[in-house]
Amino acid sequence: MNNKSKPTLIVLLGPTGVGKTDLSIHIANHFRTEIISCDSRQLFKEMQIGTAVPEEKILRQVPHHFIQSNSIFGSYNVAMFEADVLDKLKSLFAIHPLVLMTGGSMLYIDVVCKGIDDLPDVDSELRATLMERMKMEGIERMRAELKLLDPVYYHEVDLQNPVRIIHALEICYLTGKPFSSQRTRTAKQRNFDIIKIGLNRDRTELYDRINSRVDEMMTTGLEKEARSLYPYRELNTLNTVGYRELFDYFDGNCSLGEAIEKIKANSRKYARKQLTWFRKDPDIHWFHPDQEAEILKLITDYKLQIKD
RNA sequence: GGUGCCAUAGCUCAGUUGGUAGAGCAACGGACUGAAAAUCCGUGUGUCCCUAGUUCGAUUCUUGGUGGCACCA
Repeated sequence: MNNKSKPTLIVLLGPTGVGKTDLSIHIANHFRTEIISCDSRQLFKEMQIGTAVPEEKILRQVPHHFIQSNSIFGSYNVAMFEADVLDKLKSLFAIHPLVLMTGGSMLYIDVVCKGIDDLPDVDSELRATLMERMKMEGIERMRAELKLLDPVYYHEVDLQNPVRIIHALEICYLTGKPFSSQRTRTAKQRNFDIIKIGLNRDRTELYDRINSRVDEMMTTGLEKEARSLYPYRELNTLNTVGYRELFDYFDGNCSLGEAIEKIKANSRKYARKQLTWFRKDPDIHWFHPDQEAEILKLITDYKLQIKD
């Protein structure tokens, strides 16, 4: 660690609804820096209420990047996010020794920190074809095909998970080589330091916050927002908690009350899934959202230690 | 007040011809490098309302309570 000029990326993460937003503003102001949002759904400008995008007056306090920056009608994926963020970081680090990234999209965080294998972007027609075949021919046929094209990956993959099987087949077809031969699964080197700060709080308290946030979304107009996106419900991005449950209600499959309960339950489930992922990351320093002073101290101490 | 029905998991309920019980939802855990708020996998967490009795053995049958619901007054 002799590179004293290395900039630092602070990663503020935690489950949905834990209270990342307020703290991120404080941290960014304290270090006079900017915020990169790491949220795979707040990226899309059409989805605002249901993804809990912070209100305008909060966003205005600190420059934010990658919030409402894309459209659900375009195509986007983690690999593009990696490239876009690295690009943005390059220009931000030119003026700030420290940049804050905040969000809860687990894979997106990992990709910024560790990178992802260099593979071709998937052609949407090929994906549609394979999905159709999965539906018509069944998962056994697709498994058998994967076994032929990539026996190595066949033995590693979760054979019950159609998404994994389809993606492997896509890469085999697109590159003409087995998917497994192109997976390095090694972390890329970054030319910046990373400090990961995880926020968590008492489970029942977290659930209370999630539940009341859903009620708040409903009073702010989530139903209307979902109604306006209903025609595009087949889009991948709209397969999102808060929207798909309402689409179900629009279809007449359940009452509005049931849909709202389902949104709450699925949001809680998502929070649990996030915690499962974060739990196995040994680099995360865990705090309660109220421990702002301790968090600022951790960052400051870390910066001093590097300068020595 | 009388009669009838009900009481089993956090919730809604099933079940045991007497051998301490299981579904859905909720909850909990895990996998996951281009769909990731996606996708996939796993786990029953219980004074079977209380009491006394019959019985080798009661959550199940009987007595008496308690609570709830319905009907009749």
